[in-house]
Amino acid sequence: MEYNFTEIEKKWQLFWQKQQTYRVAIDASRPKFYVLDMFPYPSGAGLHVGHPLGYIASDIYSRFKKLKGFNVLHPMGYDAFGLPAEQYAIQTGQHPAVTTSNNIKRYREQLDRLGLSYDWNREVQTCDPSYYKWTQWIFLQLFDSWFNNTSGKAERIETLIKEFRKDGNSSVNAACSETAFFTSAQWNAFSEKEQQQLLLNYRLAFLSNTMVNWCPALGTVLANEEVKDGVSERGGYPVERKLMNQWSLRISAYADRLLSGLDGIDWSESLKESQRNWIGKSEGALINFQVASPRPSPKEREDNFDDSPLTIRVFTTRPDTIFGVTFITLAPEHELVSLITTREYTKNVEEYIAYAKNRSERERMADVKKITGQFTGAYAMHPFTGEEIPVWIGDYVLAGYGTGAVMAVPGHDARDYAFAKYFDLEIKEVVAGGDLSKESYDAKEGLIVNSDFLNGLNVKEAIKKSIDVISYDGHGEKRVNYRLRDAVFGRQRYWGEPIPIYYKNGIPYPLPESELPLVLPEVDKFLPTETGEPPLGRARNWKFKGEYDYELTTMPGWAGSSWYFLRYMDAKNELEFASAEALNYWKEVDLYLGGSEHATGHLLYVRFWTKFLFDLGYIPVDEPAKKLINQGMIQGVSKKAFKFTNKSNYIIPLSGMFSKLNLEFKTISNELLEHYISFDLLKIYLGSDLSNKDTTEYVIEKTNERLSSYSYRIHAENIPIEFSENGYLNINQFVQWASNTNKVFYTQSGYWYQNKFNIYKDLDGNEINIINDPNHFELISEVEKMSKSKWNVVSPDAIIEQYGADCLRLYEMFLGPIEQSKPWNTNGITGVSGFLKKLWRLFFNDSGFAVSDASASPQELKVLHKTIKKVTGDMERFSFNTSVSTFMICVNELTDLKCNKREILEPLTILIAPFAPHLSEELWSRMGHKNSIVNATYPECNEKYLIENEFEYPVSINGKTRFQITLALNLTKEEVEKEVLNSENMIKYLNENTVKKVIVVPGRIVNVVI
RNA sequence: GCGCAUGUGGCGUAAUUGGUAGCCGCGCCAGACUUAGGAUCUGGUGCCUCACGGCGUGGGGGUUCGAGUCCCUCCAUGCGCACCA
Repeated sequence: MEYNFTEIEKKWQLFWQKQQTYRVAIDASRPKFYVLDMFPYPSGAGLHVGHPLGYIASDIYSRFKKLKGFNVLHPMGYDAFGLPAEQYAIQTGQHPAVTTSNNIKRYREQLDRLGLSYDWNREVQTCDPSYYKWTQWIFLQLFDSWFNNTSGKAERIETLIKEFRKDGNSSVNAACSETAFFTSAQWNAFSEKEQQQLLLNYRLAFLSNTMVNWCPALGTVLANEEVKDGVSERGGYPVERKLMNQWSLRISAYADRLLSGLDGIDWSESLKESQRNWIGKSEGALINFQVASPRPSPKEREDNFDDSPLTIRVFTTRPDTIFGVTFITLAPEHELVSLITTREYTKNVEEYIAYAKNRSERERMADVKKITGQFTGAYAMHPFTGEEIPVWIGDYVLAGYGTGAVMAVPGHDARDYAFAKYFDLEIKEVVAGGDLSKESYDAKEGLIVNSDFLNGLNVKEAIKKSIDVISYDGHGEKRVNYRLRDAVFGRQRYWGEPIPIYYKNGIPYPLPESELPLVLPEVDKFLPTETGEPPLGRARNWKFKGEYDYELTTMPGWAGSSWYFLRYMDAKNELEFASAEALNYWKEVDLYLGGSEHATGHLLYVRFWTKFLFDLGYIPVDEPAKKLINQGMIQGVSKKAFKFTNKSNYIIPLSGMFSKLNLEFKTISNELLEHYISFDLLKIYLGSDLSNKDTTEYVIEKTNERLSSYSYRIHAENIPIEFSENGYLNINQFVQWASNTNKVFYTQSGYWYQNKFNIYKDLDGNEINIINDPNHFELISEVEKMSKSKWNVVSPDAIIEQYGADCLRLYEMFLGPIEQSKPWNTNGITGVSGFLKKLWRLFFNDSGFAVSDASASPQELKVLHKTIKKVTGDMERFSFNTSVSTFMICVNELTDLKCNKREILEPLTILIAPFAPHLSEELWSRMGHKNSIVNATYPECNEKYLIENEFEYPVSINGKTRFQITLALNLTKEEVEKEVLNSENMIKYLNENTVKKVIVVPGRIVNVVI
């Protein structure tokens, strides 16, 4: 009886669908368990073999928990708003909703083929109005809230207004934008517009002028984590800093809770560390330096007669070095620069500011080492010594961090040191232990010197004392600073959730809840308007109540994913984002699986929104996921290039086969480009006549040039391509493209196949088998992320076709620990495939299904219960690879025992059901069960079958294992020692030596020291 | 530069509390059945050595009767942050 996986898998997938096997509902009688996958962005490329790794693991765990008696919520959906669909729409005019829905269909088909146990009744799509209605609703709650630092919680804005009316803002301790003090009388006298403007400084969703990452190529702003190394994460386009009036979310208010919350959740240490880095908490002091010689600039003299002294505020983590300050550096953008610069230096300072402005972010990052700066002519007063300290500006000081000003302590900060050396400024030693003539001494160790009241203290004590004194004397205060910036929330794009805001007299107002969802309007083009407004500006007659303008930006991609785990709990609810009953039953995610690339994006935002909704009392938990596992990436192996290993010329005669060749060469870096493709070495001839070597006619168009990638397109018809010595041809894409034509050769599962041999010829027309001839060619490959743009994608479909979904499931788990990244290869898949066949064969003999009802032998029972014990333990530890290996051992042993007993095979089938659901359903039904195996009960290990009476003790002499001796397990230590010492082997090894010591670990080992 | 993680046969990996290092699978070698093998089955396979035996978990050092596992130190790789004061 053949194991026909294709038939079996189809049959059971249909059965599950018809029977609604995976449907779940609230059931108070059973404990709940929530297993969640990070939902995918449905890209046009479909699933690749990397996606299922996490889906399979979470599915196995869900099925396991279900068999263990839990009520398991295991949903799936789509993160369906996003840039690629929109970019595609711009290029083709095709509505993103259409392409997205097509992609989703394809994803669904592929997911179904894997036999995953999702409850599809709970599917969510972030681009569906019935879903984003609630994304918009949450935005309105953010708009209607402020963060009270005293209570450490978000509160309704009306409590704040009440306070303003009563006492103004002086006693309010809020997370807010810089706001001047006002009294209750002032507040009440403010106009509606002024009041609303002020409230924006406090709202958790607010409009403000902020520096944003503007990406001209994409025509939108990007959040910090969407920018990598000065270019956009998607597409790799340059990004610049720009001041814009923008919607933001005040995530910084939650910095401390986002940080401390990490301690209570079971996430990987590296991921938590990423988040800690991103939040970037640093403790120190805010210190005021009065400008000692306010020599107002001419401008200042006219505009401002307020002669109260100007104050420069600096943030430092090393207040202990306060006596080592020899100058102050301001960021070029610092607001005080124009006020303090003396006439003498005005020109130089202005020039320097212009220079710093024009240095792009990328340049600034590229030459970090380059020291630039300019003296302002102004001096500040040291708060304790009263000394005059020169004030400089320099672009090593960032406007966006701290106060945009630093007190420079060149003796004990490497950057200040470099600056001081370069501009020949004073360097003072205040912490003993270094040699300041060579370098700064940054270590937080040593005793303080030359520092008045801090002398003799160690650094730690001095930090504490200096803060105390600084606060007491009114020179500053203790301050905790965070690197985490507020999250820019508006995107100048079409394909996203409209922000539910309208404008009246230029003031933003929230849309009433009854108006939700604010549906994405139709537009004629998905591009900005002629006047530079976002695409939504194209929508006709799109106004609130027919007269008020709507906000034209849309929400970023991460909005919908910041709360989706809640929607699954009650996905079809039209009255609330989820009912209190559902929220209180399912609570939070018990196991969350996804890639580590979301460490500082999605995973920070989802925690933020969860805490916010918790504060307002909508949900009972303030962390979204108790445990999180980052599945490793399955990397693609890119066939990067052919290297030509000898010096003759080669031709790929493509003439006649293709009417047009559109060959794109792509490299990942400039360096690779130079190494692998040199157009000096590559000549392309037009026409099929090889004797026509006129190389002037080919067209090589540089199609794209970015920081990290170059691509070239060669347009020609019927072209032979010649490569000369040491030439490299990047064939990665060529091979994929050629495989689609099914004419040349194709690559699959790491093997090279050829349909035709005479593809490559040398210039004399001799055929070369490029694959097998290392004298001519060497294949250069590289392991990298699997992605469509790298042309190294392996789809799971082909594997399923050849080996079946169960085999793919087992194999992906067998590859190694779930958290580890590894390049995809199918080298071991035959082993797994063979195992499944072997398992199948336990149930059959020549005449058919042959499971016996005879009772099992102790040996057989021992094999079974050993397996139950091991696999159950492995499951709890998410060690799926070792489970598979345990199954293999079990089946090998049962095969050796020729076991076909129901008593053994039935529990084994349940045990393996989470891994191979189709196969086990089939065997389960053949064993006479009418119900799906998912409703079975997980077998328990009975220790009585595992009891051993004897153990083969390894005996080591001086720690080196020498021989084995089998002894009864009920012997005492002394008896074991006696047996060992009297054994023949021991006497042999003992020779003339005497026994110094014997260590007996019962049931484990005996070690004899001689 | 700072932080986190990881280094085990030819390869993917295993070793749950310090107790026989290399389970399971791939590959390889030999054999069986075969017109054939990218099929199936059986046996072998860490390295050196004809063997006795020796050496082996990135390198060096330490603790211990005993270390892949604990400690110190160095090296390599991957990831995060990075002129963050």
